[in-house]
Amino acid sequence: MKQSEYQAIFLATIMQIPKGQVASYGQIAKLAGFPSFARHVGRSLKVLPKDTKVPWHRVVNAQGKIAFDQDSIQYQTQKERLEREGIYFMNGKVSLSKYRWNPEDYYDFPNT
DNA sequence: TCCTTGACGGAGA
DNA sequence: ATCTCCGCCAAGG
Repeated sequence: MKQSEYQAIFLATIMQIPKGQVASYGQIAKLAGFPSFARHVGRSLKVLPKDTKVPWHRVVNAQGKIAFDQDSIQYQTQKERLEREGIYFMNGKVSLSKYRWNPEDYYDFPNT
């Protein structure tokens, strides 16, 4: 299986992360149907054009931390984009219990 | 073909 | 909280 084959699936899943919420690499992999492909989620994001509409900044690692080096421009950019959506950092990480995306939330109104 | 490298994750110490 | 050590698996040398 080639990256191009599941890359689209990962990106489509990431597209669904609501503004103001985050998901981990492993979570995306799981939701997309490839439980052990956390690393590939990152690989898929790496090749995105800089003007992409994919909300890559809403993907953090399992500890709620940004994957880039803290002194990189990418780290800075991702942090700013998250804060712009109302997601704030505490000790260099976001609170997953507070911001983690839960797909089930979309089914709060069964009769619609 | 073998070895190393990751925008990772989880279990231990 | 910090730091290993593994498991993971396609890509690139």
